[in-house]
Amino acid sequence: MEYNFREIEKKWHQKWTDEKIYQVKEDPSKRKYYVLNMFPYPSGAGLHVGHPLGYIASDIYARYKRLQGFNVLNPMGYDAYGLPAEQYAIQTGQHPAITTQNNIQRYREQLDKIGFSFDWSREIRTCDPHYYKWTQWAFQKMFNSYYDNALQKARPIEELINAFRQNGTKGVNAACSEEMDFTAEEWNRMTETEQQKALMNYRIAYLGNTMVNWCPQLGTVLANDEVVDGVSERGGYPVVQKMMRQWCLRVSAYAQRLLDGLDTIDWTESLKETQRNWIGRSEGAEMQFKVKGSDAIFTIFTTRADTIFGVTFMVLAPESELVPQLTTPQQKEEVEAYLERTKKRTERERIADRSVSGVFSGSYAINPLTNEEIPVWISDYVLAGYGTGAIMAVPAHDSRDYAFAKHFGLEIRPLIEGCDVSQESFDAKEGIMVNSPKKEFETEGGLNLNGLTVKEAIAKTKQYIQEKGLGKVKVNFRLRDAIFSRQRYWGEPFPVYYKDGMPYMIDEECLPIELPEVDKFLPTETGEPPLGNATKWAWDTVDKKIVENSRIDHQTVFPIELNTMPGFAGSSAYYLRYMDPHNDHALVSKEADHYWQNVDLYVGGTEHATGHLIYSRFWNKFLFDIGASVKEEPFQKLINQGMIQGRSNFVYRIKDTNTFVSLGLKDQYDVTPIHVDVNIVSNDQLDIEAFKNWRPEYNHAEFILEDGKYVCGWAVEKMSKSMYNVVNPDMIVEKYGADTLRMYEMFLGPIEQSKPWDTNGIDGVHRFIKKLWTLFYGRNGQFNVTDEAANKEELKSLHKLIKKVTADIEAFSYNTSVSAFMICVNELSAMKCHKKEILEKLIIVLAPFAPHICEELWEAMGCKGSICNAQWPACNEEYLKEDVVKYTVSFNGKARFTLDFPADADNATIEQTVMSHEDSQKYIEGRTPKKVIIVPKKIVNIVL
RNA sequence: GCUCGAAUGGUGGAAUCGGUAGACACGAGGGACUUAAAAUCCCUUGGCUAUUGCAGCUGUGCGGGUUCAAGUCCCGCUUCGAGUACCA
Repeated sequence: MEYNFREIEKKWHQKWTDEKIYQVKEDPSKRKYYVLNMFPYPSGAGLHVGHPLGYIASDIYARYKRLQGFNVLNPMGYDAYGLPAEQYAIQTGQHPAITTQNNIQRYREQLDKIGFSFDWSREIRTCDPHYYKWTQWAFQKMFNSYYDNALQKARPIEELINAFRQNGTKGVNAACSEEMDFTAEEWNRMTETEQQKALMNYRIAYLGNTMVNWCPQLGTVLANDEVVDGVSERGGYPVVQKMMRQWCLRVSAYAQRLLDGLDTIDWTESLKETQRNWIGRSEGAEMQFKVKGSDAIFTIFTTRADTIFGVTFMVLAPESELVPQLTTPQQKEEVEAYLERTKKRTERERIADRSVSGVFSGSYAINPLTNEEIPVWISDYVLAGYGTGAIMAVPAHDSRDYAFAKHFGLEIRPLIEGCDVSQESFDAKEGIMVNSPKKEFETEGGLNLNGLTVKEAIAKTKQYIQEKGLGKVKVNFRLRDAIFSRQRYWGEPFPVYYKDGMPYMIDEECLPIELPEVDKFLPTETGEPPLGNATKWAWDTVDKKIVENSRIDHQTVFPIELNTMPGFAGSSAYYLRYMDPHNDHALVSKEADHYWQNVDLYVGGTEHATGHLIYSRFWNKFLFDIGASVKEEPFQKLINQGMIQGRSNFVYRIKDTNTFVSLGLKDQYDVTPIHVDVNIVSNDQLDIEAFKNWRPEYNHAEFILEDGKYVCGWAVEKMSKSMYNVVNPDMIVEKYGADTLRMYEMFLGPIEQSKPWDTNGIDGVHRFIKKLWTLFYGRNGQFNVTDEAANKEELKSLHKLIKKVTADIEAFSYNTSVSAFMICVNELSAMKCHKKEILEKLIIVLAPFAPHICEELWEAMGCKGSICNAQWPACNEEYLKEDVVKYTVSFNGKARFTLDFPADADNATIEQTVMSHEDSQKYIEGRTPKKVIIVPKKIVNIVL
């Protein structure tokens, strides 16, 4: 029988489906293992050859774990809400649901060809109401919770209401947007709306006025991680800052736990570092400065409390609430002009133009330690969103303050012994303090830092200001709350209605609130989000449900929230849903959650480091707090697969002709490189006939060849249609089969590494597969597997393989295991080994990599059941033992010759034998060795 | 600017705790089989010198160091990649 991969793969896909081989159930008698891939957004372009890389890697691991007897959950689904489908809808009127459905079908067909062990009965789609019911549910839970800083966890908002009722804000330590202060009486006297407003300050999902990244072209706000270089990640449109009332998630409350949790999970150090930077914990001090002739208090945050004596000016962010208060009448005109100018600038312009700008407010702050009067400036180099939106400027020791001081001619006062600030500031946190304070400011019992190191000075200052009530030690985080509203159609609707301008949750029993139909997908004429087009929505769907629940006045019509949720909403807890995807009563049942716990192995790209991977950790921690998830961290181990880049090919056209010259000769002509479809190039050799047919204008092209071939040039670029370098997995499967594709993708290099797709070399892997087939069927196609007992050499070859592959899979070093298979098959071929005892185990360990051919051969050998249910063989070390061991003999570290010794030879014998060996005498030349080092089973080094 | 990572033949890449480089594969060259081609199989393949002889020298981005022994550890550079960027 010939190796016919098309038939074999088709046959097994059918069998696997018919026999539901990959469906899993909770089974307490077996240990669980949960493997997960980041689910794809089904784009219109379909899968390219880079997408399956991570899926193949995780599939190998899932199959391996299964062979080891684990109950493996390996699900797949679709992140189905997203911008491209909506943009497409706006352009063509095609409903995003239809586009998405079509794309999903295409993805599914492509995925099915590769032979994954996904349990498709657990498939989820984020746009499915049965799924997003639980996204809405989680949002409501967040709305009805606050974060208790003392307990370090989310608690029901009722507890906070009780506390307010009894004691007001006294004793409350909760994460909030701004500090509030009221008594129990004041609380109880508030109207409902006032109370709701106060609570909004504490809710984990809250409505807040925030500076948002507004993208006018897309008509929506964007999260920080959706803005790249000041333009939108999707589409590349300009982004401006705008104050808007938006739903937000109080992610910042979880900053410390998100940071601490990193130490408990098995992710790469670089990814953890990225998250640590994004969370941006910084310890410092918050200090209050009085303002001359005003009762305003100027609060700043600094990590350099030690430089308090070097403050020569203060700076406010232009958006700061203190700006109007501190602007004197004389400066008013100038300040307003400045504010107007900064407001107009887009994020991009701010990034591009780093020139110093600012304006004097006219006010003076008072240094609490020296009573010096310090001018207060306003400048956009201070950000409103970080710390207090105000800083004390120490130009001698901060480069940004330095640039500002130089530009406006402000004093620069060095505080560290021996530092030179004539050209640049001295930012390093090292050295001995001087001028702290200057002689004229020294007071009896006052703070004196002179002679201390920077570190000592920071500690001492913090202690001092705390004691004197001038400020407090504070930890700040860079991590901001997540903005959760999008002015879009194709997303989860909020289960929210409004009464007296305040939001209320639609009753949980009414969920899901389904996405209504609209006749157009653009914002309404009055500037409302696209859902504003769905007037029926408010009346029919939602209002009826509210009315039916009759908690509120039947006559009233309530406005409904018209925003939708952002992309990360649906992807933040999907791993929990896979555990129990059809449950209508809970996100996940207690039993399923308890059994599957969390994801043991998560595979996906690094591009989600500061988006999805932060949001879902936050989301899961919240669910953990409310008892909906048993594990605090969702993804125990994370592997980042590298990006597959495109490898473009070029042909070289001689200018103004229709003649193309081969790579090696192109320098003799004046040529234009032209991208050529990589699918008509093989090993950089152009298929000339295919090229002529590629496009009409090349029908009569002429070629200048070298050695009768046309050789193309190449370059590594992003894989994209416009560069004609997209390679589809279907094409590879069609030509070589899925098993070859799977193994070749793994053979390309380490899984974490980014690399260009290069089809050169796939023949080597295909040859291996055919060689394997030949072991079973011989050259003549006759099935030829015997029951003979294996000899020592054959067992050694097999067990070497088992050992290597087991270790490699555990270490995700798949490329080296592919090599190990090639070596083993070569060895067995050379030994003409056709013994069942050997081949049976060989295909079990190969099955995770090349499941189709292994199933086929398994069946051909008459083995029972699917190979997926076989047992992973153990390596028997006995077979690996060597009788003789080769030692390299070296002199002064230089290897000279090798000697064989029995495996159990002792060091004394070895030394003696080596020393008396005649070759050794040549190198020793009568000298007495100083030292002899024997490394077991490897080296004898003689130091002369 | 800051943080992290990387650098090994013509190419992709191996090399566990420091143990005496280049596994495996591609490509290239030579040979066998064949009327021929494809397919398959065998040999050579880091560089230099020698190949009538065993062999010798050199070699993991650059410069130092530690060690009996360094691709691997330490110090100082160079280049490339990724992330982040007025975060006080």
